[in-house]
Amino acid sequence: MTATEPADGALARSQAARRRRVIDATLELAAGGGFDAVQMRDVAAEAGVALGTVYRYFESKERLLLEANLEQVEALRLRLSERPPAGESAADRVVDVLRRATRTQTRRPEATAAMVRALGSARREESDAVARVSEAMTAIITGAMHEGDPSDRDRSVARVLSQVWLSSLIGWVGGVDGPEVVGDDLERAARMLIS
Amino acid sequence: MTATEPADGALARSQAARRRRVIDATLELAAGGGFDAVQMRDVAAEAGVALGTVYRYFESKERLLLEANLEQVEALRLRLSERPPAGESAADRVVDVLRRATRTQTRRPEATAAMVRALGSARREESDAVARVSEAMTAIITGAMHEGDPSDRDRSVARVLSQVWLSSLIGWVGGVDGPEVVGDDLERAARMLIS
DNA sequence: CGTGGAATGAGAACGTGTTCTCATTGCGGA
DNA sequence: TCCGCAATGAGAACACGTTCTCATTCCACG
Repeated sequence: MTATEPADGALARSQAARRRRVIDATLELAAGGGFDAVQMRDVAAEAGVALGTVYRYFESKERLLLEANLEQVEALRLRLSERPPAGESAADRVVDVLRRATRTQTRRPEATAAMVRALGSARREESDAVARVSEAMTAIITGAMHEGDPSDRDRSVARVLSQVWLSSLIGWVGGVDGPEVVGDDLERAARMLIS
Repeated sequence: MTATEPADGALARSQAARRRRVIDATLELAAGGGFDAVQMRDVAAEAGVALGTVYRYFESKERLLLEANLEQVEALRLRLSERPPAGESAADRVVDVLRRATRTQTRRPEATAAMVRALGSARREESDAVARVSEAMTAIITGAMHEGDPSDRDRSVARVLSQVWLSSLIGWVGGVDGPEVVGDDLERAARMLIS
């Protein structure tokens, strides 16, 4: 009956490769000119794929950018877990992590702007992707506080900080604040919340 | 030479009326079906105005929604200043204000969703409008803390709370969290920050 | 009044996200 | 080897935000 079950073989491999090319094309276009430069026809062409195929892999432009963003955040989390944050107190470590993260993001302003805008304008269909991104950001913060499981209070603090993070990024990519404001906002908030 | 100087007369009056009709149409459509239901052609038709006219008054759909939102937030600020918040401590007053505000917003979910989405996806051209909205939100919070001028610390706390507010609203309209989470997030943050 | 220039109305036109159609390809099972 | 189905490619088609064009209306001023 069913003719082609993935079987985790060649097909699955070539599909993973396609998906990768699409995300890479997205990041490249985003790095060039932000959200508006990520045009679905261009993504498809750059990835060497048909437009319809992009839409079979990612149901919308927002989701495409959100999945790209999730990869970046996960990569950041990995890097941070390998090279643990510096600092004596929990507050110092959290500030260190958040500043490093912010620096990474402000280094590629256009790409970050594209992904943040996708976060800010997501519809309900993308709620799972948004949730994954924000959980990853929260996990980065709790991981910086101390080893072992975070307490409820830790989790609350981390959630607030990740919310400040998002709002601050939105303010930056929206041209309301300069890039340094993001790090400063986060540091002030962290020091007020962690003592 | 110049044939038509506004002269603050009839012309200015009819223009103000047009602007009002456009914003009212926007709010009505937004209340019906959120961001996607605010279609510029429909706004124009509902306001009894040509499409080009809408665009002479508001340079984009986002700005239109942002200006509508600004009105709402200013109205809220006015109401709050007339009926001051209840509570002994600053924290209680802030929580009271934020919960009242949240209740107002969650009562008209679609309209709020439309305006929040405009906030989250604003481009640089709309940065002034975004800034005005966020300043108004911050002012509402500092106003709830106590009478007189807020201290630097007050302002920092209020900024963080307004950022939590925005992120939380985004999470709600994006379907990540339920409406009650907004008020809870704000209360937890306020109690951690104000003691 | 009559006139000139700005504002408006009406609607076509364009760009880009999204959907749809249909032919082609690639792979597993008979 | 051949068949059938899912995936893909290619591109048309559609929806809506935005821009543009041109005729019409409205008002201050002569």
